[in-house]
Amino acid sequence: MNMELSGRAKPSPDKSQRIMAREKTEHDSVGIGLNAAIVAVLDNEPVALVVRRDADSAGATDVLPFGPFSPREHRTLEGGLRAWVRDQTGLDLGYAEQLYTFADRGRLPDPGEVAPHVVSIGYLALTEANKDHGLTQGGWRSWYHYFPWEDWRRGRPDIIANEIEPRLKQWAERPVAATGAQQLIAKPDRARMCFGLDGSAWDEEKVLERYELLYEAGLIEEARRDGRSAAQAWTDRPKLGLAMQSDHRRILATAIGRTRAKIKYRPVVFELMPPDFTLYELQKTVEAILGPHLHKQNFRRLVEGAGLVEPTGDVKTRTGGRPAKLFRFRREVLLERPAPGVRVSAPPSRN
Amino acid sequence: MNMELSGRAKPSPDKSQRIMAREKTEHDSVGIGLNAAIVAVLDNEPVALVVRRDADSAGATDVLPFGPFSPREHRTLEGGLRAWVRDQTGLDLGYAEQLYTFADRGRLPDPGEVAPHVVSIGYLALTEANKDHGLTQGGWRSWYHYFPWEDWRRGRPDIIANEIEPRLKQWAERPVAATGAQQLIAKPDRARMCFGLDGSAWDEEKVLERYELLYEAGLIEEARRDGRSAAQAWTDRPKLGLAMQSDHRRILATAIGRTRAKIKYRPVVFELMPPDFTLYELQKTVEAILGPHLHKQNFRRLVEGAGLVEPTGDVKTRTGGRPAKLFRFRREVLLERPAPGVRVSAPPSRN
DNA sequence: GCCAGATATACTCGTTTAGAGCATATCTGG
DNA sequence: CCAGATATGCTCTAAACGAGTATATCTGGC
Repeated sequence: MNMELSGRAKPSPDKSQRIMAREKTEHDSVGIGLNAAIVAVLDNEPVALVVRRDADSAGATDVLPFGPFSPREHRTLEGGLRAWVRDQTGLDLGYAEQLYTFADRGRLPDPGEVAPHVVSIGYLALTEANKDHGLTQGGWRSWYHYFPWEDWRRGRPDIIANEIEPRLKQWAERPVAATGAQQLIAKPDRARMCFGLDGSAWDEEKVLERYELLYEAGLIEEARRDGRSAAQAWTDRPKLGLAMQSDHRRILATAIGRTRAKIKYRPVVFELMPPDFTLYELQKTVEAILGPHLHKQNFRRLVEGAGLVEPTGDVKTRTGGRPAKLFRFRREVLLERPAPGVRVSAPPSRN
Repeated sequence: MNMELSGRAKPSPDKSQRIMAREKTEHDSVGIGLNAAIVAVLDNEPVALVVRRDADSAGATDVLPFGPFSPREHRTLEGGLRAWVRDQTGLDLGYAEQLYTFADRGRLPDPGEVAPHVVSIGYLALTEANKDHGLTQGGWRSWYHYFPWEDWRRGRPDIIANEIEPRLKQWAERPVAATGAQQLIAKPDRARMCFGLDGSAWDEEKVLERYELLYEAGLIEEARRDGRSAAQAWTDRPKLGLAMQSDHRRILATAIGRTRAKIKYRPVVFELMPPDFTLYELQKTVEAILGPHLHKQNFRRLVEGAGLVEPTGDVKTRTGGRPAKLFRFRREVLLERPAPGVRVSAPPSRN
């Protein structure tokens, strides 16, 4: 083995000491905010828990539940998250995973002032929607209110062709500012890939990429709020989805993208389901998350074949037809194969 | 659509105000540390850039490059990372992605004192190894020095059967502390799944899970350092891999797991390659990351068939046989299919 | 009570993809 | 010039996948 190629493999102690010293002394202090994108499926609608505020009252926008992380109070980030989600909303989180840490700010609140910086750590939580009896604050709201272009359940949403495509094309044609900023992918290509323009395929996982492209192009509320110059040009056109406070919509975009990706390779759908369910209900839940329609018979074969579920023995009548067998999640799969998920394939592109 | 199921969908303004207020006022201030797991492949050995410190000098351990994040100086996290990596090591990072944010501490440095808390944001960077001419500090070191049990290139590493398995079995048999801590998966099952014991399959992506299991079981240096009681029992046995400072080894574990997962569904191998390469060199690089050996002819078919590479027209002689065609990465694939990667399948289990 | 309509479930068929092996081409070194 | 080594091309087989057809069992209207 060849580990010593770099002649400087062993630095002088004082140099490494210097790094250590820097860590101890030169940290800027910042606040840590925990943000939870709590996702559920309610009547075949994918929803997130938000604290709603009327969009028409001046400047008011919805927020994701969030709170500060206090290292004194909580030993772990996730522990802190669970604690204040329970405090504030009355909800006991089940499945939760860290999404991303955001620290990039569009601009500071007041140009002169050095505001106390806040770093947001975004979390994704999946829960069953009808556990919301104890909700003390906030409510479930369809995530497609914030991302109407993500809703492909009834085919390609009109907002893409009518609003997004023309504005993006215009943005793409504008020359890049000569700030020397490298762009790895040309603007027209990015627009095409993100939104499936010009026959390009739609990738339902690119939720964050799409949001950030719209932000960069100045097409959404948050960009205007952050003072991006491009944002002023479209004030006469309909808004593209509901804005949220701060970077919450970006966190929700990350959550949607992660959920859509993860549902395919880990059995996380079941976090959204009641204990017993029919295969069709399961399919509808998957479709609510991913968008397009799946082939019913193959979905069945896939789910049963992978050993993800087992029949409870009961059936659900009142389905309007032959009674459907009830199934439950086979928790044992977690102990078997490394990574089973609802591996659904891309449906025929319906561009 | 059915968005108003929760009667409390619109909370009273004062309540949401209160959340907002909390954010502004009650943040504990903490320091943000950026940690970079900079990964390369050098002579078929997967390596990370570490600042080496002799393991035998008392308490000294290797560290990943890291530095503070200063919101005043840098607009973005990644920008800050790139800046001080260049400053400290002389390396210009290419591909970089955020890994995970760690804030969980084993224990505070001094029991009484409330130490200034530091949150570590881990990053993964992939780079070509022979760009290290300008390295001013640190050196490349095989990641298998820190994780010998991850090295399956010559079959199942002996350390699993000889050291890990017996210690884990003993740990698994110990009754769980009656602290009411729920355990979702029983200890013996976790050990079996993580390390592929008793005929269970080895999942090369579970690097972090394995590390955390060893930590929890008290089998590694860091656990002892953090004062976990279980760690005392094995002081007479060989250490399991080289320890690193603070939670750096955990970050490296995350980096390895992420690299192994991502290489399969995104074309990130090419970040590790020189501009021109033969298919066999490409395969060897993939194998260095993933471990086991791939089927040569099928690997070729896969890579060429996916349109990931194109021939440069040149050949490389001196291969000891028929000259190999040189290829380069087709950057255009990034504009085509959503997500091409080196989709390699699990080789026949060699347990 | 029986039939139309609706839904659930079972089975089949052809295509694609993946794993594995064989065959051939072209170099190096003795 | 041949043995050995490596690169490259092709074939075979089995499993996985997408899509369609057939059958079972309910509800509701007459």
